[in-house]
Amino acid sequence: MKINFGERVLEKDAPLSVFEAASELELASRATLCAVVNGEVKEMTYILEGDADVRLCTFDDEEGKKVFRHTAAHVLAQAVKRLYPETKLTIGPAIDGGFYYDFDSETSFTPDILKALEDEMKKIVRENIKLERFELPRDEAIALMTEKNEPYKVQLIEELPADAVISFYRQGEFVDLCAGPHLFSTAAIKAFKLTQCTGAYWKGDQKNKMLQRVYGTAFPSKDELKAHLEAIEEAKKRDHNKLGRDLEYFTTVDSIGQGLPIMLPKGARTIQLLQRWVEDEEQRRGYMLTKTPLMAKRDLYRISGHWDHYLDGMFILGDPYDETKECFALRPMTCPFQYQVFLNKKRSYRDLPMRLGETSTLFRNEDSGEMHGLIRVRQFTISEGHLILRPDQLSEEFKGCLELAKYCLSAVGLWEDCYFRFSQWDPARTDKYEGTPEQWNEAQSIMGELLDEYLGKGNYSIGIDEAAFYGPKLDIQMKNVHGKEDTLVTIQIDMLLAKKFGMEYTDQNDTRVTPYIIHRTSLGCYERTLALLIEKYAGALPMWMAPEQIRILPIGDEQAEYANDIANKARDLGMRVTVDARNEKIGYKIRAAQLEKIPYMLVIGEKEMAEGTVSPRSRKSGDMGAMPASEFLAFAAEQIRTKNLEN
RNA sequence: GCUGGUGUAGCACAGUCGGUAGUGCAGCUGAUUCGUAAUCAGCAGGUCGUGUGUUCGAGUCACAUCACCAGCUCCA
Repeated sequence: MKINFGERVLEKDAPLSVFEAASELELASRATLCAVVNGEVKEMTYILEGDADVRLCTFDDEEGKKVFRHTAAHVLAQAVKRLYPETKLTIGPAIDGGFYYDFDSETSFTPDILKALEDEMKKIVRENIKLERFELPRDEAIALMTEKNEPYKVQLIEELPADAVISFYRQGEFVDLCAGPHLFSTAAIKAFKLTQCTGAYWKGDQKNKMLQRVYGTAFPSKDELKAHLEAIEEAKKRDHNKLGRDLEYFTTVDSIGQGLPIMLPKGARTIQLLQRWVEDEEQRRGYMLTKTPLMAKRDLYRISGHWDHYLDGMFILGDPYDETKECFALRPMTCPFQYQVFLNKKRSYRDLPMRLGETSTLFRNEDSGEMHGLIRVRQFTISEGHLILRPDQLSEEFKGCLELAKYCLSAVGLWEDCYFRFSQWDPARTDKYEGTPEQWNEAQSIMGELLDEYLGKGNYSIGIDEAAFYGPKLDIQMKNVHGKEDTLVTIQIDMLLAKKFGMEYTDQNDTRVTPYIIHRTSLGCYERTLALLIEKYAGALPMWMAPEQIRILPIGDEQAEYANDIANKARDLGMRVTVDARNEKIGYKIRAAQLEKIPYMLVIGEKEMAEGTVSPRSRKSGDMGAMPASEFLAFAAEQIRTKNLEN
């Protein structure tokens, strides 16, 4: 048989392990953790019995990281079983940045217990325990897990397909049902940390028992672990929920309620300028502006399907179950309102495409544990829009929506951090969705084709059960500083609601046709976008979006008037400028402006006043030297006009 | 909503064994008029998240509740 290691090939007659094969060619080292054999990740002890393509993996490979951290999860589980033998095991995968293991235990794992578990894990690592794989027939596997009193494992085995290989890993006294693969020995887990313990539902279902999830991370060396933990601490310093409050973008007040932030002057200004910019851009792209009510009677939501599918998510004014009285609900989406614009009169094919845009405030009654700073709130404002289309316009208009989103996200600098998710329905959960399987298949296949064409095959992931109740979505996703993913922009194809609302147009042949609808945002929800901007720029928003762009710092009282003159000139150019005329030393004022992350400070003293100059100081690069006031203003205007993200 | 953690002045924090609340920054007042990241002095600011209980006495102990943080579930 031929064992192909890429550049090197080993020819052998008898079966041998990956490790033995790699060793013969001197390819294996201490850093080698696992191998990809004919496309499947295997451990180094895997026996090669025929021709094989083998790629060895270290911790630098995704596969290596996973195997390493998954083994760390088993070390954790072994430690838990040693200290709390009555604990029931469930699952423990490697994840981005680490691993977790879910346990069912009467004892709740407090931070002190996590410490004790870490100590026990250190012992297990020092004991250098081998991990040995073995397979059992189904009934024996169930018997073993029943004997060990592991009901969750029994359940997992019972759910496996009849022909599945059922594998276990033994490390010393500890045995776990696991597909593997794993490291050779526990000794390699040199550096690890248990980071937190939280709740998590068994199988991710709210109806199931809540288990205890212990999160941890692991590295081959202490230095790498330390660097990782420090990087996380650094990222948290950018957390908009802290920084946004410190820099006075927003605040919250107990008596107003959860998920209802107060936008302070800085936050309100930035959101306002983003909204104006988006509205103008949409106007340029042929959108018509609408302004629709923030609430409606339940009748409207009955037509749209919100009453059936979204009642829990709405703020209801009145008793939803009392049919004898009027009942209103604050709007959670703009769709059914904006459709009324189309429905206002009989429509012709000549009216299409009809592009409707609105800066729309929405209300969603999120569960109390869901809120997060400005990213997840109960009232938010979104660059909402609906395009009503003939079928032949769908492709072109979808492309237009994507281009608009790309333009908007690029201008604020977030596009490079975004990735795409094609959000589909779950055919197994038809109760959550409107429409028939045929309708969903049609909408999803159309969308799939458009995504392949405009994004490229493989440039998006697929999210099952992530669709809206009325149709599939392209979600443009981004992660916050905690690594948590959220949707920034969404473009959705809807072939159902138009029918429900009786929307029709008359085509060339004088027949009535139901239009397609695209639901889309161009910059998403302003609160969330602002949050991600604060995190991306660590509070130092690029000049064109900064709530305060220039601060003038007169050195003494004598320059106050000159400072105000310059401020007024800048204001005439539409710039956001203030004067810090406090009786303080220049270093003090600079420090204050620097900490508030003002893009440019203009230092003005006797010399500047005499010569008609200013001495700008950039928050990024410091003192720029004296220049004529007009020159700086021209420079600043250019930075703003071009939306330069470097300033 | 669920699990765990945290709530002391605008912010960052101290407060021992239960004995009645402190520091720095910010704020205000005064002095200082100063050239690229903190001038000096004084003043003011707190029902210790809220409520109930235990106690002679609660920031400190117990219970409840609210808010915040992380995770789960759910979503833009």
